[in-house]
Amino acid sequence: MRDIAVSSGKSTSGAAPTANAIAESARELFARDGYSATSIRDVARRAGVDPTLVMRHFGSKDELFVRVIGFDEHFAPHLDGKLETVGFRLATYLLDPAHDEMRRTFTALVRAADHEAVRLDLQGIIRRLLVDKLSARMSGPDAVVRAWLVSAQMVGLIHSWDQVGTDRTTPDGRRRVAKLYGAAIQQLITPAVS
Amino acid sequence: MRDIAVSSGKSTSGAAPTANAIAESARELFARDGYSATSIRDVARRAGVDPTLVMRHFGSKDELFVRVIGFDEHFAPHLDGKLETVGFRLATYLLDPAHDEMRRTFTALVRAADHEAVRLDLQGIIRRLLVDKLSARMSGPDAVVRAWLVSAQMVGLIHSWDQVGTDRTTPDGRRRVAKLYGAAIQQLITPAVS
DNA sequence: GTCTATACGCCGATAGAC
DNA sequence: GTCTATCGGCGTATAGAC
Repeated sequence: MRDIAVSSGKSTSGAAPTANAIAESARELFARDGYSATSIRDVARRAGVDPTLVMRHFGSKDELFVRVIGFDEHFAPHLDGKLETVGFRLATYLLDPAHDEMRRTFTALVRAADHEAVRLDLQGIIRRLLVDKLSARMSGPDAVVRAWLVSAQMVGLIHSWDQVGTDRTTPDGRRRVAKLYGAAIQQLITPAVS
Repeated sequence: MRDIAVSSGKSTSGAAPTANAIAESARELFARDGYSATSIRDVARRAGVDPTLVMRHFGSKDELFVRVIGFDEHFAPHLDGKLETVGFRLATYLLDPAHDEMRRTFTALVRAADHEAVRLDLQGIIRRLLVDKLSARMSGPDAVVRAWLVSAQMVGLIHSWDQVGTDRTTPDGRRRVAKLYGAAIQQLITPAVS
């Protein structure tokens, strides 16, 4: 609430320092506090710049969020390998503490879906990074629809994760959930029964 | 945007007319436009009352939403019957055009999860109406966790439904999705493989 | 092309007079 | 109970100084 001008941190590039500072502050605050609890003025204060500069550089709060949240190539590596284990590996990936930043970003994105621009951006990301690649490897009828339903499962898990009962923080609890939910995801990728 | 004082409609009771008018207007607007696109001033105008009355009667926007959105006993009937078909019946219920009002309400609730008070309310509703009842009927290990994961799947389906590919509006498209997603839900209720 | 300054209209929320 | 007045904060727009 009271923090000013984060001078530290790796800057993505030296080209446009203020735009980078804004982007970095926005990324941190959106991931930590969520979309609606983060104001443009908060971002500006943390970056040590004038609030109107945020608008000048990014156009609007929606665009700032959408531009800054991008987590491309996050899913891709986990769609490779044996198709019969993709469900389990996706669930494991989503819950892995080592990917905390991805999960926070994903959570912020899913929870900000009340704003249409954000929702459309989420849809685009999911199609590009998951549906297209996954459905291309799937066989059987309705492959594209099934891939969208896999994404719906992932969205649901992220949306609800921090209120899913106990054992959330223990490795064994996570492993059990990953196995259970992974099997449910797998049911859509390689159906066991028709 | 320009509508005033909806005088019509069934009033829930004659006890507190203004509170009821506010609740009814709020229900309609939240379901139609979502949480963040609906302002207290909008609700007041539609109910034909002063905006501060909304606050006086309901305390805050969060509380108004949460008080007014309540869709108790919506899920219950679909958790009865053969446990082996609950997955399919839940998915069918969620997609059924006949339950459009429930779906809009549920969608608004899920999408408003960026606000903590709303998120906690959603969690409470899901536990009361779904997790408690469903887990009581389930056997095997981790029944409660599995029931929470079923709710996560339902949340994901609602969250993503209006951008899941084509055929969304045809009865056959819905039936195929219900069968596919229902099988994935069922996988958590009565696991096919361990 | 940056950045500053000021301001607009709307928001959720509060205090207090009828 | 209801309404008037007002608050600080929000996202956003614009005019202009470096």
